[in-house]
Amino acid sequence: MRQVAALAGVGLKTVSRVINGEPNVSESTTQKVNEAAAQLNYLPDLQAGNLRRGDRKTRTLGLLVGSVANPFSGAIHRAVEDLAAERGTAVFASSLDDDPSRERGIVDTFLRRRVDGLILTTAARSQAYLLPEVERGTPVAFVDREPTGVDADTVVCDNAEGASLATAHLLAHGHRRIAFLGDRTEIWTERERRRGFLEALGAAGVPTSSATTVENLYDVDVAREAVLRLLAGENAPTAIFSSQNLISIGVIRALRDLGAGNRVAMIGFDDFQLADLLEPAVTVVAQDPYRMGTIAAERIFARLDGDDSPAVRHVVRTRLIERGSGELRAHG
Amino acid sequence: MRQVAALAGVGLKTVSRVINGEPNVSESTTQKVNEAAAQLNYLPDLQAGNLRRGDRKTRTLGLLVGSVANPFSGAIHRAVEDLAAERGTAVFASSLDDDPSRERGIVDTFLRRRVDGLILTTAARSQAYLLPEVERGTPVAFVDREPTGVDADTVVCDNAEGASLATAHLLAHGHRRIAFLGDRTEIWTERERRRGFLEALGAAGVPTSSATTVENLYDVDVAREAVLRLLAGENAPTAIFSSQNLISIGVIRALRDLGAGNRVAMIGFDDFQLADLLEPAVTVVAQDPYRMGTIAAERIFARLDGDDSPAVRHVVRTRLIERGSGELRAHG
DNA sequence: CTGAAAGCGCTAACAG
DNA sequence: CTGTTAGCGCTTTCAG
Repeated sequence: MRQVAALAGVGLKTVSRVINGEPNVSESTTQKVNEAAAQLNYLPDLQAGNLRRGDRKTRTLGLLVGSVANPFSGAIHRAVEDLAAERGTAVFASSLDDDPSRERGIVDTFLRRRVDGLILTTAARSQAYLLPEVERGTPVAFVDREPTGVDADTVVCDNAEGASLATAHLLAHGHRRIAFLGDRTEIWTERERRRGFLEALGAAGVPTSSATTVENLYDVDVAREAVLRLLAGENAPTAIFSSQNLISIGVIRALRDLGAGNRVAMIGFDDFQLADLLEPAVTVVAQDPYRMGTIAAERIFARLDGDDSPAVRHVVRTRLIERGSGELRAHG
Repeated sequence: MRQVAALAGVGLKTVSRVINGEPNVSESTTQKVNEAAAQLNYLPDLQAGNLRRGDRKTRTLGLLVGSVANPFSGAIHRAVEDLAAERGTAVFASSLDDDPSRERGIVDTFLRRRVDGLILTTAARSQAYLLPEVERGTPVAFVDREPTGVDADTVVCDNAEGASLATAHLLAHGHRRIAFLGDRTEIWTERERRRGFLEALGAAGVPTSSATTVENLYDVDVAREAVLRLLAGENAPTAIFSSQNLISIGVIRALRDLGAGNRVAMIGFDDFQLADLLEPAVTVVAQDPYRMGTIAAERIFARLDGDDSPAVRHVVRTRLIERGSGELRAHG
């Protein structure tokens, strides 16, 4: 900046004014400064400026998702980025990997860089560690999972309702022995979906004893093996409800291995690419992660713009997409 | 920081020393400072520190990928993040959307925040705008696509070779009328893959006139319609080579629409989830995006650690995965 | 082992 | 319309 000022033959502050588009600079001076800046390839140091600037905004957001390699997270990320880009805000993105012990460290990484806001998918038992930061006025929005120990804007889908609906759908097709295949039990969405599953059974008067729930299926292979075991046992289920994407794929692989795809019904929570082209096509409870990301980002920017109304809990509705696998009737 | 110093009853510099783990601080003082910091929930401002620090490192990287919503990009991102996390480095991630006009602006967004390094997938005709920054010593690595107008570390896959191999594979199964379905022609990988396709035909002595190339298929639907048109025409191809993921899916949908999946052979560039469970299973030229991201990040960190050897061009080999769709023999 | 003074690149407040 | 001075939160340098 000093070099620019020297080259243009003006004072430091004048350069600052031109760069920030402040008024009260003559046309010719502006010209000179811009030329000098271009010649020196000058790019202002945003952080240094924000050190002294009144609003103290870094125009930076911290985003924590399940894994940036996962399409569900990718859609959330993309939504946040799209809104952020409009406001000249850059996004730090990190992966949680459902590891509670990583959460705090990643958030600190963001905070040390003085992000303007935080959009978080969490796994730790409590998010109370955020209280001081929230107190300080940093907006925080939780996405996909509800927080514990801190009150802030939250965007989730109707996990229990979606799971109930799917379960009721299977019941309506004559199934009574239905298996629930769940993710790690520490994950809030898993517990919600399991709750919805059990509630639907209860509402239909189906004894819980006829339902099998297998949990902590943390990847495709573990899920696949669980299904193989389940279907080889006594009283094998005639339908499967899978609580998540990767588990659904494990289920599909297992059914394919057994040639049971057209005999055992299945519905998966979360839509995925090509689900409609499989044989049978896969019935799913579809979420809308892009929308969830959009709402979360909107909340953050609204807070940054001064909205100080009480924390909002936003529920995005899921949608049952019937494609075939969930409409197979119970047999035997 | 001042508050911490006051609360602990020590000088500013002592706090600084404790926080940075510098030597020459007594045990008891360290204790006091840490307590005060914890009590005040103090987190040092990384950017402010880096303003004066000798190495001037922000421990921040800028990553530009095709789209953070795309699994290919997600894998690159994840690889970069994994390496960056080990070094306490945060990653800004942005989506290019193959829009040359966005490229420069996003890079400036990164540069204004003084990132330590840049990992870029580019679309603009030239990356010469980066020369001053490279001159200044900021390490830049290009991933997936080669740059123009600037010399820097580059990680690409063997696009032409992979495409040649796939084409030769189709030729070996008796196909002569093969269609190439390509992405936007501004994209370097598209041109390379097309080149590989044509070279394989040439090497086999197949007249180029018997090959159809359709380009600028920028999404699933456009690709699907192109295939429908192609197969309805005279001299319809008996095999299809698709240059990219989304196009492959468009092809599959079109073949499904026509019930031609087991008659028209196809190979796609890029592997994708569930390709092996479709009917027929899809033969692909698989890339390894996670590995590409890893290598790019390694280059950046090596440069940051002082490696000033000439720019390296790293080629990651692709792999033909035979699953069925590419092994259908030519008919009629 | 500890602290005071100077300065990183920039902007706020005020003076010309 | 323009320049000067102070100071953001921190680290460096150098003197206790």
